Amino acid sequence: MITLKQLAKELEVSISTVSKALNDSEEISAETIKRVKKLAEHYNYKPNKVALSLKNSRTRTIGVIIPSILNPFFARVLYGIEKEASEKGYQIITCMSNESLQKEQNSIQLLANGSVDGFILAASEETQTVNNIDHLKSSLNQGLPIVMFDRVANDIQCDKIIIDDYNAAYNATNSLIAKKRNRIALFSTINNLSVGKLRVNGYKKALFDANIEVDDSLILIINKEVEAYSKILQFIKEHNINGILAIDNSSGLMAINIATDLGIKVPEDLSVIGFSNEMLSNYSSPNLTSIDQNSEDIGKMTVNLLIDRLENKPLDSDYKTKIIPTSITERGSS
Amino acid sequence: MITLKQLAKELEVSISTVSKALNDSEEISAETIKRVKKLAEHYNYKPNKVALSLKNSRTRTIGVIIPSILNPFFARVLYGIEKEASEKGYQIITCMSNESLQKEQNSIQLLANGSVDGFILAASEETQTVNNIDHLKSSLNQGLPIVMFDRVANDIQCDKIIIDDYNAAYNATNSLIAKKRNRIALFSTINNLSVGKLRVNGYKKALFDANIEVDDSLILIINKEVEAYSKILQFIKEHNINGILAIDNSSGLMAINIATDLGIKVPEDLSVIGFSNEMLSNYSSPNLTSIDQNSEDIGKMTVNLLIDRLENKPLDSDYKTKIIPTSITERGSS
DNA sequence: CTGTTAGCGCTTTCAC
DNA sequence: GTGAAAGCGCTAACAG
Repeated sequence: MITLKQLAKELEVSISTVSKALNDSEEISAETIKRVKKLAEHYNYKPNKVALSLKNSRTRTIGVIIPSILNPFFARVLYGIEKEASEKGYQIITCMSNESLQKEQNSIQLLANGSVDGFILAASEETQTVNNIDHLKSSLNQGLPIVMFDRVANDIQCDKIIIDDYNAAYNATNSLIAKKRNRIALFSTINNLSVGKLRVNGYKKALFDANIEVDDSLILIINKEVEAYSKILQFIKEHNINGILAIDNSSGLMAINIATDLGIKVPEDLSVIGFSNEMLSNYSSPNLTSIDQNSEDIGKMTVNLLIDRLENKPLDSDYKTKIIPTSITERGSS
Repeated sequence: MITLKQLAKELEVSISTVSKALNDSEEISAETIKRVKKLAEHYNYKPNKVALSLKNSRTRTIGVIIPSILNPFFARVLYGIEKEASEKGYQIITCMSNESLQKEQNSIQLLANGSVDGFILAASEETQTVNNIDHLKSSLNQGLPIVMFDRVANDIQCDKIIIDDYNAAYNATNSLIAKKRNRIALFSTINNLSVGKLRVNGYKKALFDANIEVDDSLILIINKEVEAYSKILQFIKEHNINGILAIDNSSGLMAINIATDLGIKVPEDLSVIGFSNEMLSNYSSPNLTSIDQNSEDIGKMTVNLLIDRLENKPLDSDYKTKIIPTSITERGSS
């Protein structure tokens, strides 16, 4: 990499003159500016980012910590994050916690040494179950702001973005009820997560409001994703249901396939609604009616919230929790 | 962030003493080392990464540039990259080209200013169609090594990792032929890509070797992904086929759903094989038989190749192109 | 055993 | 209009 020093030497001027010239300083003559810029162009000079970061104590880099990139929801959020960050002149360093608290702590530790200006984070499953957020607090104490999304922690003061999980499930359940479904099962692979619990509550409330008894035997909690297929198969065989609300990203799709295989007509005999994104929803037949989580927008918003905090607002003023409304996209399975 | 300077001041010793003590230098007395470490611990001191990077002219950061994170293949490769990099003490900065040459060039430019030590890259579609790789060459000239994967360029000297696309398609076609399929269609949404072309050639060769006439009307090229569904539907309606080789990540799944909807029995009347990964392959009924691209391993290998280049090998010695063999995982659709 | 100094690449204040 | 010098945080060669 070419440096100011080298340019200065070749031009036989001082380093500071070169620096000023490249920054169009008033102090430098038009003539010199021209000479300097010409040579800089010739060598394709770019200011060293690391030196700038050191000088300015800011990296224009955001640390993004997500549980897994294999989850399509997080993939799409990351897509939005990268897009928006890139447009705003920020880079992202991505870490995956793989649902491990330890890895999440490590990542924060590792990046909180000047590598990044702040974090965007969705908590790992373990973080939520053991409810340990000391590492997040410590980051905030060091002056590194955090924006949490989706899997947020309650007892921490920072900006947050979540979808309206409770009402999303409430409305979805209602839409099943409106279609004369009265034996509505709930499938979940995410019962450990904050969002999972909210969605279950929304489901129960909708049933309650419609005077349908909440039958706990219709709630299928799947702890290991590998067991999902067989558990769903067994459940559908054994229970007389006419509606399913699948509150995670994948069990709805499985349910459609399994039901179809069993000769159950979807949506005639069984309506299915899932939480998912367009991409996956179209990979079933019929396509999965689903609750749109606005993943890409969430990503963009986290970036803007963080940049706003970094560039304008002090670290202790008016933290916001933004709740994104959701909508149901009918696609044939309900 | 606490600095050496602050520690030194509080301990009333010099900065270099603190630095040496923390690095367990022989020069420093055990007593002092203890004092220093204790205070460092107390303040949770971490050496400033940016300062270290500047000092050492290396960032331990890898720039990863992929076409899109929404493509499950790239998502999984990225997963492997992050895992391996993190284990080896490297961070990754992720950029998405979104299939645009311009964005790819920008990303390289932007990171080739000291932000990263090298690149892992899969070329954008546009990069491959217009075959413009000046930006890659320029990166190499600046001393920044590149490891390319999947979508590689021929006319560039760097390490590369690809799967054996030609033989993968050849073998898959053969496996269809072995199942008495003689009217085998090929579906592709990736005809502009190097890998797409190789796969088509493998398919044709297998037919040729089996004395089956290559019928170009059985090759369905889909240019816009949004049209995939309707084009596949129309194609299956209009053509009398008993086998499908889908050479991209999604059309195989669509084909299964569409065929099933049309009352065609899979795999009895129609065998389908796709290129895909486990995750998506299980979202259809029957599950999609597919060619495993070893995505996660590819990611890990790119990292190791790059680190090897960064830490051991000079930039001009023996570039390798590693070809990963593939295997077919039978899942019911063939 | 501890401290001073220089330098990584850059910006910026202050002299000239 | 140009240059010298300081400083961001760190390490390491060299002095003492």
